[in-house]
Amino acid sequence: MQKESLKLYAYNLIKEKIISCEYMPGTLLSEELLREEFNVSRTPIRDALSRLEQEGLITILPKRGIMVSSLSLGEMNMIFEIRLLFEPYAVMNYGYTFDGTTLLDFYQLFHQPLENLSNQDIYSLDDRFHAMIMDSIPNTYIKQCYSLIHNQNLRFRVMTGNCTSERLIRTHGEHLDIIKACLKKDWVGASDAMRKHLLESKNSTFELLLNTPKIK
Amino acid sequence: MQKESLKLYAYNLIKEKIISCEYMPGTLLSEELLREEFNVSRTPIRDALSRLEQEGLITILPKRGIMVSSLSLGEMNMIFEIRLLFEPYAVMNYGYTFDGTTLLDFYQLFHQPLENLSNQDIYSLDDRFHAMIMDSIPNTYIKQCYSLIHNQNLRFRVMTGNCTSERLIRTHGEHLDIIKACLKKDWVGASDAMRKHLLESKNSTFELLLNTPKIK
DNA sequence: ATTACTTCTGTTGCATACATCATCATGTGG
DNA sequence: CCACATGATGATGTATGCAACAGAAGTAAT
Repeated sequence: MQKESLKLYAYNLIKEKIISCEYMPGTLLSEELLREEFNVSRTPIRDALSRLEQEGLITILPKRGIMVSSLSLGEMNMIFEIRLLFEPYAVMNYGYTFDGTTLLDFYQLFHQPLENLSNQDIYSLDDRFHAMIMDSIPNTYIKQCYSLIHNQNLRFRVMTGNCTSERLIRTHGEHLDIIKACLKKDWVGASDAMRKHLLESKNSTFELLLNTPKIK
Repeated sequence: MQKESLKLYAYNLIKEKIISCEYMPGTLLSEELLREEFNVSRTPIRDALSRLEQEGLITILPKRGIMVSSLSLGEMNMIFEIRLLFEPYAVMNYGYTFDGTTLLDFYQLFHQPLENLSNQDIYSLDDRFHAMIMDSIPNTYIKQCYSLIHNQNLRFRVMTGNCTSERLIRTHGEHLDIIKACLKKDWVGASDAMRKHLLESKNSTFELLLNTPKIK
């Protein structure tokens, strides 16, 4: 295996800690602090920070420090705007590339009773489903953009905690609607189902957010 | 005025030279070469390169050098896919925020006879028109993504040279169609006109590209 | 001629010292 | 008491030296 460069190592670790909210939104960091935490010099840290800044996960305040980007309702609005733009588009235009076996697998998985699944399982399943759909788009620029908002979405999820179980049940149902349309190769229907799913998801997410005092 | 940091200085200059194709697609650069050219140390250069790599304008080949990203037909396909996704969306959803005076100004400008304008003027006008439309989208992630493909588009334009004057005339006409629909606040019509314009533009661009041997 | 090995050169990766600047506490003169 | 200068502190910005590595070129044995 190729030895991983320190700058990549630092980049991945810092990113992970931001996404997992170990570094909470709004926290002030410093190169020195990170240097000690990872036992490397400032150089690879700086490299990592430069990239993270461009991804919007941090803001470098010249001569003052490094701020972990905060989360806001406006941010979440932008996330859903992009998901509503990209995901129905993916289903509509690249649905034909979905693998039939994979679709059937998902069909089974979303039929499992919720009690069999931990919250972690549910989110992981949800993620894999949406990832499969976005992976069908070959356009690397779209992928890159989606990856940015996906990171932010993960941070929101950590901050807001879990959905209600009613919402989880409905989510599975909406996913099944999308899959059923895909199996029938009804891409217009599948795309519409996706749009509906995202709108429902958006509503319930905002309900959750409005009860999360730290995010306004 | 705030003194510009060297890393920003280096970033802007290198970026400009890549976009203007002074550094041609596929060229191999090195930190040392750039260091000499700008009379700064490697540190700000490295910072700039790290950001440019993430923007996709260069690829850092570890221990070998820095390659200016090449251009390909696939790249151009991705550019138009995104423009076709974003620009009609902008007109449809944010057209209502367009400034009426600005629209009328554009209306006048696109009525000028072509002979009054240099190629530079024409491209600048075209750019400003599309920029106005994209600026109406408040979503910063969409803006960022669009900016990436816009940079690539500029590089293509430099490499392929100018359109035919028939195409330029038709371009102005298509722009006028969009503007007229906007003035009538017919956002569906304007969005359709935009889509048609981009498809026409795509066709003529690909004709041009197929006659540009360096890009395949 | 081919192969394997060695050496050499150019490149980035990394660590570190120093410069510069923003901020805040402190002290001083009015 | 306040306005303001001043210095301490801590942060990033920048320069630079050395290490590590990839690839090219040369060399010797087969």
